[in-house]
Amino acid sequence: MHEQLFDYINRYSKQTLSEQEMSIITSVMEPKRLRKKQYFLEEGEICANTGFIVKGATRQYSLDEEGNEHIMQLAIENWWIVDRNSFMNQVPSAYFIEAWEDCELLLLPRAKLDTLLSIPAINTMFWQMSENNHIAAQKRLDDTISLSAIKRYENFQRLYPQIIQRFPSHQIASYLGVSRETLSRARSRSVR
Amino acid sequence: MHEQLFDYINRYSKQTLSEQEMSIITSVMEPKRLRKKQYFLEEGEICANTGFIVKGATRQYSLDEEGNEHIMQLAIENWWIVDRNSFMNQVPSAYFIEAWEDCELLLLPRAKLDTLLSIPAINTMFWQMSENNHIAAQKRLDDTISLSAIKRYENFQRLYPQIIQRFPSHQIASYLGVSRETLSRARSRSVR
DNA sequence: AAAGATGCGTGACGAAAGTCACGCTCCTGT
DNA sequence: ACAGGAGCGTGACTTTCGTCACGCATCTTT
Repeated sequence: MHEQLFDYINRYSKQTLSEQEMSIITSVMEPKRLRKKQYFLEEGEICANTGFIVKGATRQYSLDEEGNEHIMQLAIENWWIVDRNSFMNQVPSAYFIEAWEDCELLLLPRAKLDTLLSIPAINTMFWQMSENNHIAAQKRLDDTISLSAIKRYENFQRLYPQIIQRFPSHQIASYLGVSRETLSRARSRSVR
Repeated sequence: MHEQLFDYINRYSKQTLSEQEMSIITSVMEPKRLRKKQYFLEEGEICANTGFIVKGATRQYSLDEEGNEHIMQLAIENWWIVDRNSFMNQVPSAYFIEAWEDCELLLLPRAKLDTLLSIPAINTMFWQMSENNHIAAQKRLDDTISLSAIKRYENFQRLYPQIIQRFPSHQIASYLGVSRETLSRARSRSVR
């Protein structure tokens, strides 16, 4: 079960983990199962863990005053799930993270973060991840400000074809910041 | 001139810089002046430096196919300016960064990054900065997806009152992702 | 097997925002 | 000092998108 994570780390950091490092990781990151619709994190809680998705799919969303969901992240295998703000700064989260399919996760508890970051490959990986997430968030923001609903959908389709297969289209619509009806019409007016 | 940066680092990292560390920083980060409308970075270039704004104001924007600007960042004193993607991964930038007022900057050249990151306080600061930027980008995205133009403006006003003073309102409009006319009307319909 | 929930398309309508056009004021550079 | 440009408000019109409503198919639960 941890092999998948080791592969991920090696790929990301371009370093190779020693036996000893692997055993530290194994001892620190505990497996956890979630059934569909169970919560990894709920609004108001402090995010105690960062999760690595070994299998399954999750969604992260906020809830506004009118009770509308706004999807921040749709995640599948080999993605990390966390509310960084809540996790790093130990403040209550504004987000829900919910299993959308049955999930197998590996949990990194906040208290063990420093232990893991002392491993160079992990340190590099975290740095890279943070960087990449930030860049992706910036790109998504740029798209959201600049492009029409249809263009945003086409971009999304190009970037994350696997995600489209696994989530219903009204979730994609929320991720893109449009109503499900608008997305539905955009898709039919588009080539398909 | 470098004192302002030292203060910033001490505040951010909650550590104190040694004399030796300060002299390293001074030797690595060269001052640079920009006149209003000069570019710190242009689309297509590889972003060679990260800049710390000692004095002045800058704006970062992308240009779409129709030639419309989309403002990604409005920055003033004690902010950092960089296209992270271009700087970290040494790829051509999609953004312009332009001085909006005459500026005094301190430049961190990409080649010196590792030198600086070996200083613990700087390392912590960079980590924190990246984290905070990411969190802010996520919040901005959430707002852009969730809120009406007026609400977004009110939020922005609450978060960055100094910025509103220093940039013309059509730049704010672009930052918020609305037309200047819509922002103008929103402001007059709002309490003031 | 039946009943409810969920997903998704589509029409009708209205609200929100973009676009185009005009005019006024205040800088700024020559 | 004067001309040109930038910033900003505002009206008229158009486009985009959200909302409400309905219908249908599939999935889930009992």
